[in-house]
Amino acid sequence: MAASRVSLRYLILGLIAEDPMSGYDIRQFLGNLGWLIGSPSCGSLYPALRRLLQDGLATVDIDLRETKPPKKIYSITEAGRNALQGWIDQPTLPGSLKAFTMRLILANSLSRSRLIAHLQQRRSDVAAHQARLRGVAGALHATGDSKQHLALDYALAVARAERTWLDSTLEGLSQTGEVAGGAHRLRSTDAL
Amino acid sequence: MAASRVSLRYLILGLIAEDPMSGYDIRQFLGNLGWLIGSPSCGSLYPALRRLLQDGLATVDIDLRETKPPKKIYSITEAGRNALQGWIDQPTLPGSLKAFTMRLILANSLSRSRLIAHLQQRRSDVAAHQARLRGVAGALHATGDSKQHLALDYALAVARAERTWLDSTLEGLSQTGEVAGGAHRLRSTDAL
DNA sequence: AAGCGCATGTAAAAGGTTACATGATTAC
DNA sequence: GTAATCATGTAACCTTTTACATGCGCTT
Repeated sequence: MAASRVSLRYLILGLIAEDPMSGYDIRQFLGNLGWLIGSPSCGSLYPALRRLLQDGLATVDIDLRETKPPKKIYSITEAGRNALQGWIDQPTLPGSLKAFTMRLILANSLSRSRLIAHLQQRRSDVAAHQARLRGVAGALHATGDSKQHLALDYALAVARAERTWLDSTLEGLSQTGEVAGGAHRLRSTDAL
Repeated sequence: MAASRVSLRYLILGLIAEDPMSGYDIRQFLGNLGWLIGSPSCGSLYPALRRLLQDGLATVDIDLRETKPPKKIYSITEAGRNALQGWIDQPTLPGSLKAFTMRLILANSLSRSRLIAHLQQRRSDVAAHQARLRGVAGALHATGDSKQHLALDYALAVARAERTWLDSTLEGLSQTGEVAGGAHRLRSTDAL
């Protein structure tokens, strides 16, 4: 079960599968979006890239731009695509925010049905988590224990938001029956 | 800056500061609430406890219960409280969900004003993050690039929920001027 | 000329996860 | 009696972080 251990490896693989990128590009990208999963530092990123090369899952093209420092553009190989698919296909262990968000970032590599299955799995996980949190909250309330009230309240708020998002996203996915891109008409809840 | 490195150490310290607990208790507790921060495994928990003992930040009392296996109840020492306070006082680096959630769990060890400052800091971080995400979303939209639409949408939904929660919690805190416990009259947004 | 953004990397150290290991009690 | 829960721990392995290191080009 090296599912979560080797996460960065497959996250990178998924990113270069969608668009060939350099290590620097990957850092930029994850720096913007990596709030939930934490963006990797050089010390983990570059070794990971080299391992992908060694394992034949990726190739490099060096882009020598006259004036600027050269870039190493990494692309995925056929073997890489297979490995990536294999990783994506294995079901996510419940409860890991990180694992879920990663699959979401790699949503383009998922088939429509797998994406839906993944979201449904998450919805059920979140529901279970909500139930557990409410149980804990009830127990604490019963003993008059107000410790961790804030943390519980916060966790519940996040869980509720996630569930709302999952519901509306799944609804959107089931409506857009045939749309090619898959994620076109999703209602982007964009208040504020 | 060993702020995030030694996180588990201080999380444990904060938990036993509020209530003396055994290693097993800590795992139970974090298993319920640890969705956002990930609950530690035995392999990290017990060594961490021993290090706390070695460093004089905690003490043990062995609870020999006739019929059940003995429990080692850990309590915080004076030195431990100082160390914990020192850790809590140092400002959180922006953008780390984990760091924030931990402080939230340890909210009882924070003074009221520090708690408020911490929440305000987080609110500003979240706002900055929202702005960045919208920037990325706009850029992708401009290039007709629908990749990562889902991930962005999800991240925005979570950020929005967090901000709403922060706003209402801060409002609650500013209203309950003198309440001793600090977290009594907080409106627990408990729909669904 | 100094500093920042680009772009890549390395080495040491710390930390965590996995898996193994133990042993008693309670419930089926 | 056999499984599950309670309760603690160890050791190998792997990742990741931190910090250091380099070098070019552009801007002030």
